[in-house]
Amino acid sequence: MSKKFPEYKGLDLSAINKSVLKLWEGEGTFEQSLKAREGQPSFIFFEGPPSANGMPGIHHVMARTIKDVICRYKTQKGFQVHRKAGWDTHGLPVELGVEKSLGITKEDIGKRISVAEYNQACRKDVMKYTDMWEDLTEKMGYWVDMEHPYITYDNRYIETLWWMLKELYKKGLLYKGYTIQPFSPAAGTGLSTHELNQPGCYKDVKDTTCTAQFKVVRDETSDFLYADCDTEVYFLAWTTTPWTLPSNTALAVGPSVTYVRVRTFNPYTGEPVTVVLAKDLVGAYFNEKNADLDLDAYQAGDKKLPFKVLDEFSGSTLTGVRYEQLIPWIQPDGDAFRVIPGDYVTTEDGTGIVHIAPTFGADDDRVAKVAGIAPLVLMDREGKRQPMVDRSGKFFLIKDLDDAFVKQFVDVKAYSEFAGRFVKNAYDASLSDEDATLDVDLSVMLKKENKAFRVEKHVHNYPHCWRTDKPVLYYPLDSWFVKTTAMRERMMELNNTINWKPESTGTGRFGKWLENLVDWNLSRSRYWGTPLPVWRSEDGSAEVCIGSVEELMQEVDKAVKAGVMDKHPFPDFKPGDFSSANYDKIDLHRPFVDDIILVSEDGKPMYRELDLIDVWFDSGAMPYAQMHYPFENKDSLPFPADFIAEGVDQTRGWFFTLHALGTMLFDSVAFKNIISNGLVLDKKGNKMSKRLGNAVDPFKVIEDYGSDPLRWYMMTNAQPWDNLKFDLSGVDEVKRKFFGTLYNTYSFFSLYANVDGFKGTEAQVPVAERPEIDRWVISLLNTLVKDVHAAYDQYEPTRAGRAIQDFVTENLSNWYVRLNRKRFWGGAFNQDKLAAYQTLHQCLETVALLAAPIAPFYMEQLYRDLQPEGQTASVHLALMPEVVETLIDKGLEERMAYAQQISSMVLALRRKVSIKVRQPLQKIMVPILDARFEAQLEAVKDLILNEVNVKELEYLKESTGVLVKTIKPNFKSLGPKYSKLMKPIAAAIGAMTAEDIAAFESAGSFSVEVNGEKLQLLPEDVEIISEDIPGWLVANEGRITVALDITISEDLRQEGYARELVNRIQNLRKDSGLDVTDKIRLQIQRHAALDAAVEKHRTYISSQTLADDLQLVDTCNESGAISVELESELETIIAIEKL
RNA sequence: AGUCCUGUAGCUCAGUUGGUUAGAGCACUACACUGAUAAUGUAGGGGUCCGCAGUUCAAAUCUGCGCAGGACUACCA
Repeated sequence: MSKKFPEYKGLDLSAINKSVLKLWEGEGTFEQSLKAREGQPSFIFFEGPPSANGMPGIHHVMARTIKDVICRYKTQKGFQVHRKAGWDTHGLPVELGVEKSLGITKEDIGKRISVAEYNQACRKDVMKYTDMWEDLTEKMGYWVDMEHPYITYDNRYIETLWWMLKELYKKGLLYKGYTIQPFSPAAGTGLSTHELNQPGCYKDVKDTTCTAQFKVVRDETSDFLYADCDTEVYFLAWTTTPWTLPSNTALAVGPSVTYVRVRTFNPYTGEPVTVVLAKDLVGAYFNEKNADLDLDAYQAGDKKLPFKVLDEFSGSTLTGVRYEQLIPWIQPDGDAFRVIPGDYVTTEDGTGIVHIAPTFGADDDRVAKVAGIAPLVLMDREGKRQPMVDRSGKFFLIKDLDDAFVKQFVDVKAYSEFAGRFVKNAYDASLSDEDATLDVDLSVMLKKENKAFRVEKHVHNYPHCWRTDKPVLYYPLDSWFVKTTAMRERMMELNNTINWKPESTGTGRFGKWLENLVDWNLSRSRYWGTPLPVWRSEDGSAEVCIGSVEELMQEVDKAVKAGVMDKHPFPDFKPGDFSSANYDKIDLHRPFVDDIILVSEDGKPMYRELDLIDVWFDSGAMPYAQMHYPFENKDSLPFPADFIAEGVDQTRGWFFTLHALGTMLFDSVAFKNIISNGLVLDKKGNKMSKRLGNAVDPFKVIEDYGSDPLRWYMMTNAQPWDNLKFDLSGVDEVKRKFFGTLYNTYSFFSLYANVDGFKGTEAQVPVAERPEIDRWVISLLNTLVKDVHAAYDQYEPTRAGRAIQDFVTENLSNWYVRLNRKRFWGGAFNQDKLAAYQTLHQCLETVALLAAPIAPFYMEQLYRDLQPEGQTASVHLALMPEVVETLIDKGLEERMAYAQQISSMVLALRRKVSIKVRQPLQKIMVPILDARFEAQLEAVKDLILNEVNVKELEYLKESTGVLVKTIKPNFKSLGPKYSKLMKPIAAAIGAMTAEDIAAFESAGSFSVEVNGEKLQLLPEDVEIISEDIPGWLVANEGRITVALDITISEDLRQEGYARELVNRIQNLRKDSGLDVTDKIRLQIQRHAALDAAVEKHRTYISSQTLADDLQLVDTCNESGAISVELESELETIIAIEKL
């Protein structure tokens, strides 16, 4: 028995999901898709590693669908597409998870739990959810090789990182320096920005703030400030952290900000002063009402402070002006106490002049460095340079400082009074909030010295340590850096060659990020991560960066020989053996690497720098580390990637580290094409979170709907880079609208194909010999193939999906199938019918191929169901269909569009006068605009008449004399020619009479006079249409007008009855459970109004209902006879019997 | 605070190089169709194209200034 096209009872996409998964698993389809492309060009893809210590969410389905779509598409285009899965296993979230589950804090590490045990716990914990991830990956249909993933904690992975770090080191791109970082004195540790962004870290606090007076040194550059001035001149600068004032070494002004000089008095001492501040902020310090007060009448202590604005100047004229050190306890070593430009200075608060303490502010440090200003640093007893505050949060004690330094730079008498004071009371266990703070005492001192202009409490937002709940300090800390700034230009150049989707992320967010690049701070003071492979002697004179395990082994041997180490920690490791068994003998994590002490050339012991490196280095290194490059795959590294995709939040994360490392190590981009997708929000547009309970469980959605509607919805609802407001009803809509329609279309096809024994192997009817409507849908199909390829090629899956969906629902189902139903049922299996099957079959198969990347499950089933006997290949191994340009016929597409439009207009007219479509009508009339239009219409005439059940189509031409024409200006044509005259021209055209229009048409041009100018209007300047036919029922849409003859003759009425009868009989057949092919005997009870109609259309009725025997009977009382109403007041009885 | 994205019907989204009547689907209402039938079609209502200003003969579209939502980066006197 020959194969039949499977028929289904209903569409259960969830069940299809499961059965197709089983099929893939049984056949090893994914492996086959790689094997089948062996020797073909590669399409290189990098998988960004997710962290497996969290549950996968619906947003992961989004990112992975994009990746999967592109990879499957490229496979179908003949490329071999390897996809290696990966796991990101290091980093803070892992540590936090472990600490939570073990119930410990960082302080316990090394005490209650050893570092080795802790790291062991991390190693185990990080893979906690891998099962879930693998499960989701499989169910959603994401094809990626999970059998051989790369894992960032693997020793071989780390070894590649070490090699890379050494390469950077050799190029001089790895260095140790300091930056200002958030630091918690209470916890004694630096904090990452990640930690500062924990909820609740930023709190409003009330601090003492101080506006200090910095006395201007009178010299050549500052002379203009002393012009016409009877007092000393001061800069005013505001700070919320007065304890940083002793570390002040500069003042910053905004170069384009306007400043003023104000003559007034110090409110605390009553001394006459002249102060400088931003013009916009005068109002914040002086009451406008006091501007007129007499300066001479002022008495110290008066509430009302008189002032007088002397003059104004720009910030740039102030730069370079010197001032006296405000609190001269300690001298800086270098240039200081100068006004410098600061790009970030605003006039929103303070005075518009910013106090700069380079040791306590990141911006401060940056602008000071640019201007060549020295920071205020101290030398401790160990010879290390320190800020004025030590790591416990207090001013350094003099006894802790280097003697020579104290002698040279410190005013011991003045400083002693404050040495040892904590900068925040929270750091000193003996103090409470009630006690006077250092800020207060300093401010009081400044008041007395005529150096404070205003002191007040101020509420502001300040970060706190999430562990100790105490305020953080911004503090200079030693760190290792990658000198990314050295390669900035090259990175920008290479970035310009990358195809970003959307483009703005590449040029905007990423491009701007590169422009403002700072060096990459690699250091992290943690336990679970890739250790920095740098060993140093204690005095810093000797240093070695290790680039491989083998090199480490050799150095260890030296160290053992020199007696620096007792024994070799990894004696069994065999260099050159890259098996996992060999690498399992070692551990490159802490604490093991910390225990290794190396020896310098001159015999000094060297200890490892305790830092771990940023986990982003791990992920950015994946192109090389996943292949254990260069130790393995030295000459076959797949690089750079043709394509990557990840969330837009990775711009400064993975995208940057990939790009930076690719540029610095290989002078190459790391990826050529990239899609950065937006977020998945809930349906109200809020961020999804477990806490709010609005997170969508991907497993449940897939179980309920299957993956295909979910994937389709995600790809087509919005562009991937726009945020997606995830709404389950949208998934449901996709299921009904797209998959439901496609399924129905296939069901229709298989039902009749099986009845007729269509196999799909018959010789093709040449397209040229197929009917107009077949050639039309084939034309559209080829246009679709072209458009979909273009969309995929441009990394725009949304456009591809929308185009496919539109074709299926609108053109294929709603028009092609609906108009062709009669060709499929009944009648002989002739060439016309064969053409219909072949056309529909080809459309369905092509859709399956085009849509397979997005909806891999259903398209797999559909494609296989459509294959002729003996062919069972997967759609995912098949090649994409080629577009056949010669089959695209735009003229045909145009006239079919006319047919659709006219049909819909006629149906609308019928509705208006309540005449059913089953009732035939005699005539429609269409005004003909030009010869081409007539020809186009003639070709689709039968389709229209059939669809709207009308007998004839009449073309109305000039000669018939019934046309009423109207004329409209064509702005697109007129605009460029006459621009300014447009309005009067439009009015003139509107005023044209029927005669004018006729004259215009016959002459081919028309002259109008507008504003005294004579103009020649040409045919393309206007649109002439006929939108009314007097005395007829008329519809008008755009250029097309249709009139309908609604008189119903006796003939027409009888034919209408016949069709009504057929309809009732068909219903009865169906209700009686008859098969589509069953023949019947039919009885109709006589009825005066009907008999003639039945006799006249006997053949028609019989053939439509498969009635081999039709009898008109006087009384019909067969069992199963029913009464039917054909129109109101017209009833009869019919009966059928299966033969 | 900076950079970027988004803002069009009740909801989700289209809207070409600016062209004068701004579209589709869903939802809603009414009607029709009926051997694709747990389907389908037709029609209808529904718009301050976020606001203001500008450029232009002409702006949803271009420019500027705002507003709202979101993301990232930073956290500053």
